[in-house]
Amino acid sequence: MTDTIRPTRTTASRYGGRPTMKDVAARAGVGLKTVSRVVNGEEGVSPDTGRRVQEAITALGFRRNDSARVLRKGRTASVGLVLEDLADPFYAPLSRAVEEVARLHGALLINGSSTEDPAREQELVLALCARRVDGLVIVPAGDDHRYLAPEIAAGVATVFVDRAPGLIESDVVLTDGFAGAREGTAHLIAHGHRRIGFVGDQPHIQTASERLRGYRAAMADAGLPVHEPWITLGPTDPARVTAETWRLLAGPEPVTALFTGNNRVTVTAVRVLAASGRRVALVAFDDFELADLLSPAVTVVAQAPAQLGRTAAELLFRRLEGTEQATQRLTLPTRLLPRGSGELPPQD
Amino acid sequence: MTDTIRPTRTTASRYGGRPTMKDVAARAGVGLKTVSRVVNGEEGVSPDTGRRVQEAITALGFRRNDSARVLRKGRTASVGLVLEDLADPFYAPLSRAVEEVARLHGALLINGSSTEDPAREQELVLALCARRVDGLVIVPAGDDHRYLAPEIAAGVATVFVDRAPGLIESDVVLTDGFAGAREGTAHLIAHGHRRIGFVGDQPHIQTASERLRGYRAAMADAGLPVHEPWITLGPTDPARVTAETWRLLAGPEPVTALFTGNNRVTVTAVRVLAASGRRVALVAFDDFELADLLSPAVTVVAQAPAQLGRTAAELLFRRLEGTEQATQRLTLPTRLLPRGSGELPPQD
DNA sequence: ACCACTGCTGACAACGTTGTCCAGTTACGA
DNA sequence: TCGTAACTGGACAACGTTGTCAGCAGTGGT
Repeated sequence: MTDTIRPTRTTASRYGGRPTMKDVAARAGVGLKTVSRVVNGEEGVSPDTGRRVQEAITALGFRRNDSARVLRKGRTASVGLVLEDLADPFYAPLSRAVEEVARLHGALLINGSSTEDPAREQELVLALCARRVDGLVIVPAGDDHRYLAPEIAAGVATVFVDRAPGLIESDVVLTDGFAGAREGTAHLIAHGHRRIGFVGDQPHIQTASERLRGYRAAMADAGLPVHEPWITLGPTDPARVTAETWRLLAGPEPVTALFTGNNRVTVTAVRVLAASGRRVALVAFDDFELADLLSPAVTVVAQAPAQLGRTAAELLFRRLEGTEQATQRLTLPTRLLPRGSGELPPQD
Repeated sequence: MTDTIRPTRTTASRYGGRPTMKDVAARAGVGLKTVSRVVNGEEGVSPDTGRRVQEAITALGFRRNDSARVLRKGRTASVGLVLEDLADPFYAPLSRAVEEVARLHGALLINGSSTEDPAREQELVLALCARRVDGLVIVPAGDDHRYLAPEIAAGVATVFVDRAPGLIESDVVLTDGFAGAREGTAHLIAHGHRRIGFVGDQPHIQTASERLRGYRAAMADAGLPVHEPWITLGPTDPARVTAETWRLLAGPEPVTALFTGNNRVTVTAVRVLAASGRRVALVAFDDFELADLLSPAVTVVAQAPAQLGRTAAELLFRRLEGTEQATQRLTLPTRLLPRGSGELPPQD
C-alpha cells in the first residue's frame, strides 16, 4: 500500500491546513493565475469573477505565502538591523527610527542584538543574508567585515551606523564623537577644571577611542597635562565602573571633574558621585532621560540616535532604489547641553 | 531574435549574481543534491567530495536561500513580535528577552511597533503571518483579535503579553496590575494620605483600567471616598499630563499624593512635582532607570518586563514544540520598592 | 562467479507563487 | 456577415531548495 503517500490533494493540508491559491481557485471555480491577479490587485479581472474570488479567500482564510512570492520575485521587502543591544536606551530610538523608515517603504524590519560580540554579529548578519533581506543596517561590533564582501557584491545594500566598518567599503553614518568629547571636555576646562577624569568604554570600540581622542585634544588645546591614571577604559559593567570612579575620586590629588564616555557609564558614575557626597563636576557623552531632574542636573554632549537611524535607513533605501554613487560617509554633530553638573567649579 | 530571452544559465545571474546550489554543483562537478547534503551537514558524503563542494562554496560565496528552504520545509525559524513602541523603556527589555529566547531556539525575531493603533497592529500581524513566522508574541493594541482565528487554526502559535486578547482564546502572560496598583495606593494611605490623585493612560487600554481598579479598590478598602476630579485618564503626551498634574495640585483641597499609572506619565509628573516645589508623595507604577537617584527617590511598583518577555517566549516555543494543553493565562506579580517619595507624609 | 549488502551519488518532483503566452469570448465597425 | 480588437481567463514554466528513490560502484561471503 503506497496510496497514502504523496496523495494529490485539492484540500489544504500542509502548514497545519493553510489554503493556497490553488485551493482558492478550486473553490471559486477559476484558474490559479486569476486568483493571483485578484490578490495582487492586478487588472484584467471582471468585477464578478473578482467578487467570487474574494469570497473564496475570506471563506478559506487564505493568506498569500510571501516565502514563495520572494522566491519568485527576488525581493523580500525586509531589511535587517544588527546592533549591540536593542534594549539600550541609545539604540532603542535608533532601531525605532529605522523601523519607521522601513515602514514608509513597505518593508519589515528584522533585528538582532550582537551583544558586542563580533562572532555573533557575523552570525546574525549572515543569517539575515540567508533570508535575503534587501538591505542591512549594521552597528558593527567587530572590526573586520570582509565576510560581507560577497553579500554586497550580490546586491545586498549595506549601511553602517555609529561605527565605521573594517576592511571594507560601505556607506556610513557616524556621530562626531571626537568633536563632541572635545567640546565637552573644553567646557569643563572653561569652568576652571585642571584634573579631569575620563571614564570610558573598551578601547577597541571605535566610538570609545574617538571620544578619548577628543578628551585628549581638549586637554592638549588648553596646554594641560593628562595623567594616565585619570583615564579608565574597559567593560561598562557597574562593578568595574563603580570601582574605577571611586579610585579617581581618591588619592591626594583627586580629579575635580569627570567626563563619562557613554550612557551606561554615566548612570553608574552618577550613582557614585551621589554616594560620595562630593561636588565633582560631570559632563556626560550621550543624553539620557531625566538627566535634567537629577541634582545637579547632568550636563551632556547629546547625540541624536533617532536621527542617526533615520539617516542610515534613508541612505539604505536610496541605495535600494538604485542610486549608484560612491559610498558616503555622513557625520552628525553633537550638541552640548549645559544643565548644571558641568558648570560646577573645582573643589579641592 | 528571441535567443536572449530566458537563456538557460549555468552562471549565476539573478539576485545581482547570487550563486545557487546548481552553480556550486556545476563548479564542484557534482550533483545538486550532494551540495544540499554538504550545506546541511547531512551524512553520506565522502570526505573528498565534501571538500570539493566546500571549496566551490567559498569560491563562489554561496549562501543558502532560506526563502526557498522555507517554501520546501514549511518552517521559517522566525517569530514575530508586535508591541506598542520598541523604544519604550518598558518594552525594550521585553523585546530583548524574547529575542534571547528565540536565539536559544535558533530563531530570528521580526518585530514591529503598533504605536497603539489597532489597525496597524492587525496590518503588522498579518504581514508577519504572510511571511509565515512560526509564532507570534503580541502586545495587543486593539481589543478584537478575531482576525487571528484563521492564522491560529493554520498553526501559528500565538502568545499575548501584558494585555489579554479580545474575543479569542490564546495563551496570555500578564502583570498583576490590579494587585500592584492596590498595594501602591495602600502604601500611600498607610503613610497618612487621604486625597490621592491617579494619573493614568487611556481608559480603553486594559492595563490602564486594571491599575485604576486597583487604586479604587485600595481606597475602598480604607473606606476613603474617591473624588472623580482626582482621577485623570488619557493620552500620555507630556502636554496633557503636565496640565492635568498641575490641576491636581491646585484648588482648595489639592491631592497630597499621586499614583502614576505608567512610566511615561511618571517622568512627566516628576517634572511637574519638581517644578512645583511641593512635597507631594508619589508612587509610580513601573520602575525606571535612575528612579533611585532623584530627590526624593521615587517609590515604585515594579514590573519585570524582561521576565514577561521571557515567559511569553518560552510558552511560545513550548507550543511550537507541540504541547497540546489548554491555553494558559499566567500572571506575574509586581514588587513595591519604597525609596522615599512614597513615604512622604501629607502636607496641606 | 554470483549475490547481498553498504555507502555514495544524482535525477526528479514538489513546495506556492508570479510572468509569459496563448486561447476563448464579446463587441464593434466595415 | 466577417474580421479584428479588446478583454478575460488559464496552462505552463520557473524561482532555489529538499525529500524520495533508484542506480552505481565496491566489498565480502558463498
